[in-house]
Order: sequence, then C-alpha cells, then structure tokens
Amino acid sequence: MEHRSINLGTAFQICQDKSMVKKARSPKRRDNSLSRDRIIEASIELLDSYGERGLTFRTLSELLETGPGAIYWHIANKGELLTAACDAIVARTMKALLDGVTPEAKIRAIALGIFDTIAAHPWLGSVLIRAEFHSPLVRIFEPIGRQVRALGVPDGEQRVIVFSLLSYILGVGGQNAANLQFARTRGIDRSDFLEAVSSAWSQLDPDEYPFARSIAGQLPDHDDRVDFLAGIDLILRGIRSPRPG
Amino acid sequence: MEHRSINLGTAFQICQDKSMVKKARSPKRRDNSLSRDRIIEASIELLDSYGERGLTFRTLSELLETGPGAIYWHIANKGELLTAACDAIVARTMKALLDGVTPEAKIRAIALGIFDTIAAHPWLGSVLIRAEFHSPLVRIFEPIGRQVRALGVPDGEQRVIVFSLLSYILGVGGQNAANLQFARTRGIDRSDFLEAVSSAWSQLDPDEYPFARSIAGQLPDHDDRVDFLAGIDLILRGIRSPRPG
DNA sequence: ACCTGAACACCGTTCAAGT
DNA sequence: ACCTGAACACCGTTCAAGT
Repeated sequence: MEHRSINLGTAFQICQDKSMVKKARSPKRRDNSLSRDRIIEASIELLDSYGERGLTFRTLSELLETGPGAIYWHIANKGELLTAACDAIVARTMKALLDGVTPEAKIRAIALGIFDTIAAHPWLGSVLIRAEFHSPLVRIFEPIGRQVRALGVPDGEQRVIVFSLLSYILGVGGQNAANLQFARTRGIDRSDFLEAVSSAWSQLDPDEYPFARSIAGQLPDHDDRVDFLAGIDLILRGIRSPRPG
Repeated sequence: MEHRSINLGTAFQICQDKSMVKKARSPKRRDNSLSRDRIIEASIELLDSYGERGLTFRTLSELLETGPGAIYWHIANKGELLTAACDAIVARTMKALLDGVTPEAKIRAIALGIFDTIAAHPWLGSVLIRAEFHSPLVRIFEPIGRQVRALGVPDGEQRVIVFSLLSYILGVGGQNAANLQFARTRGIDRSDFLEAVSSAWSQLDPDEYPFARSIAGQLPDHDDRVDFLAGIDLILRGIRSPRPG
C-alpha cells in the first residue's frame, strides 16, 4: 500500500517541472555556482559532442569543475538528466517553428522541426521515444493536437490521430537516430552507410526476400526528409479520407 | 582508406547471418556445450524475466555455467547479442502470423503480430528501433512490402509507404515498450500508470496545454491495441486515397 | 544549503593461460 | 578449437565529511 502510493507519487510528477506548470523562478543566480540549468547545458554539450555514451557523471562534473556527487544535489539520476536535456532542446525547437498557413502545413512544420532536431542531435531520438509521457512528448503532442482539431476532426477521433502522427514521427526519428549513431561510431558517413545496407540487402536470398532486394537499389539515393514528409502526407490523406462504416 | 574499408566491412555484415543467407548448418551439437543458439535462448530468458538491465555477461555466464569470456568466443559483443535475441523472437512471430484474406487484412495481422510481441517482450521494442537495417527489421519489412505491392501501389511509391508503416509500428512499439518498462520498474500496473499520466496531464497549464488537458480523461480507459490498429487503418486509408497533383 | 571526493557495487571486454 | 577467470577500465550512485 505504502509502496504503491510512493510509486504513484513518482509517476505523478510527470510534467510537473516548473516550465510546464508556470511558477515564479527563484531569482538567485550567482556567478558560476552549480544550478540545474548549468548542468543541463553542459549535458547537452557532451551529448552533442560525444553521443549518449559521452555523458557520464564524471566527465560532466569535470566540465563543471566539481565532484560527481554535487550533481545529485540538483538532479535525481541519469534518466532525469537525459529527459531534462531532451526537454530543453524540444522546447527551443517548438518555439522556433516555421509557421504554416493551413493546419496541414503547420503539422508538416512541426513534424519537420522534430525531424531536423533529431538529425542535429541524434541522442535525442532514443531519449524521446523512452520519455513515456513526460514533458518533452507533451510539447510535441500539444501543437499537433491543436492542428488536428483545426482540421475539423471530430472530438472522438482526435486522440488516436494525434498519437498516430506522434508515433510515426518518433518511429522515424528513433530509426534515424540509430542509423546516425551507428555511422558515427564506425566513422563512416551517411552515403557509405546506405551503400553498405543497399549492398547487403541486394545479397539477400531471392526466394525469401524479393521485396527487400527490389528496394535495395533505391536506398543510396533517397532523401530522408522527403521520404519523411511523404509519410506525413500519407497520414494526412488518411485523415481527410472518409472512414468506412 | 584502410580504416574506411574495415568499417564498411562491418556494416556490410548487416543481415549476413546464416538464417538470412541460407547456408548449411554445421551438424555438431554436443550435449550442453556452449553454442550461439544456447546463448541466445538464455539471453531471451534473462531479458524476459528481468528486462534489458537483467542481461549481463555475468548473469548470463552463470546461467550457462561458464565464464564471461566464453561467450565472447561465440558472440562479438552485447549489441550483437541483443540483436540476435531480437531476431530470434521476430522470426518466430513472423512464422506464426495469422493470415488475412485481403492485403489490408494481412498488413493488419503483421502489425498486430509485432505489437503483441513487443507487449510480451518489452525489451524488444527498444532493441528493434535501434536495429538499423539488420535482419530483424528486414523480417518485418519484407512481408509488409509484399502486401503493399499486392495492394497495387505503383513501384515508385512502395518504398516510402512500407517505411512509413514500419516507422509507425516501431514508434508505437518503442513507446509502449518504454511505458511497460517504466511501470514494471516502479512495480505499478498499466492502469495505475495511465491514471497517473492522466492526472498529471489534467493539471497542466490551461493556457499552454489545452489539448493535452482535454485528452487527459481518455487515457485511463483506452485500448492500446484498438488505437494501434486505428492508426494502421489511417495509413491504409491514406494509401487508397488519391495523391494530389 | 550546497559541495567534496572517496568508496561501493556494479558493468563490458580482454587476454594469458589452460584443455 | 574452445573455455577459464582474473584483471582492466570503466560505470551510476551513495554518503560521511566538510563549508
């Protein structure tokens, strides 16, 4: 019983950080004293430079000129650190979004904003998909939801459509992030990577994998962004088209 | 130059394991001597019982009654071990698929097969999305591709559509896996988890998150599988509907 | 209140040495 | 060829002790 309520208490904190609930900020901000914000900025620096494996409490405390234990005064654990770093970046992305005219164009702009952000910060792709329903996901969910509503989708169908769009975006983003990190770890670039996949797929068993083989040749020259947007348009067409029954 | 070719060589091995290229198996299979297959089965056992964190080379070698070093004779590293475990499960899932009549029904069956597999083995969700273009992904990609072709989609549009379906499936699966593992780690069940998210969302700032708030109440009672299939149907409607221009 | 840094309990991986 | 197990170079996290 007590166990249960403690756990629920923890889950309850989802999205309860200051930036989502709108509270006055404490005004103290001394020189270079440690703070949650400084820790998050330094974490992003490490993640961008060296990937998810590059963020450790030791390198982080070194960069911040302190001890590993000091960080735990401001942040509960590594998971919270990753989510907070992710949230900071997503918040910036959503603020800087290009605005479209129609709801469709706005949905495309939101999707492309996330896509490009993940391309720029590959570590974010895997963190985002593991974020359960924490704040970074809500920051994406909300504006998509508003546009789906603006599209005139009936109330009862909005939830499913918004989650579908979000899932697609996170799925593409997660895979892209994995590919980018794979390539970076091996020290190869995008075209070398795609060339290798293409060549591997074209050598698959012709009886068992005819489709994959037939598509292999298209891999090296395709445009990730164009394909991603084509998928968004596919879903948008599905939204517009009448439901059976 | 040498560096480059070595790296490409590694990437080149994507999908090159025996089961994909169809080679004769070596017939030796002594008592309980260590083998790649035995290692993979034991890994799945640990992953299912204790999650991704439960698979370590120490616990694994203990279960196999050997030393940690012995495993490295059969498997290169932990990443390969995870991919191989994932691949074994996906292969079984694809073999046991319920067959549909129409291409649409077959696509739904494939998608639902993956969805249920991830629900049964949450660790698989995150591994699958990080699998780049390795064999487990091709096992899913291929049958979807055949059905998209059977749907009469023109050659030039098949790739994008198949990747869209795959991305959606992986996106839902990855999020579901994260939610399930989150709940399991806290020792709470699905309904406690959703209740907590719902309550957190309903307390978001009304000016900034009106849509998320409006949806909060629907979370505890929704059916994951139904929603997932509704998303698949959304994409299927998009495929059927005519492209503009 | 906030920071220090040694210490704890782990990891994945390597490798000389065995059979 | 295949296995052993100690050793290496790390991890995240804790906590007594400081200021």
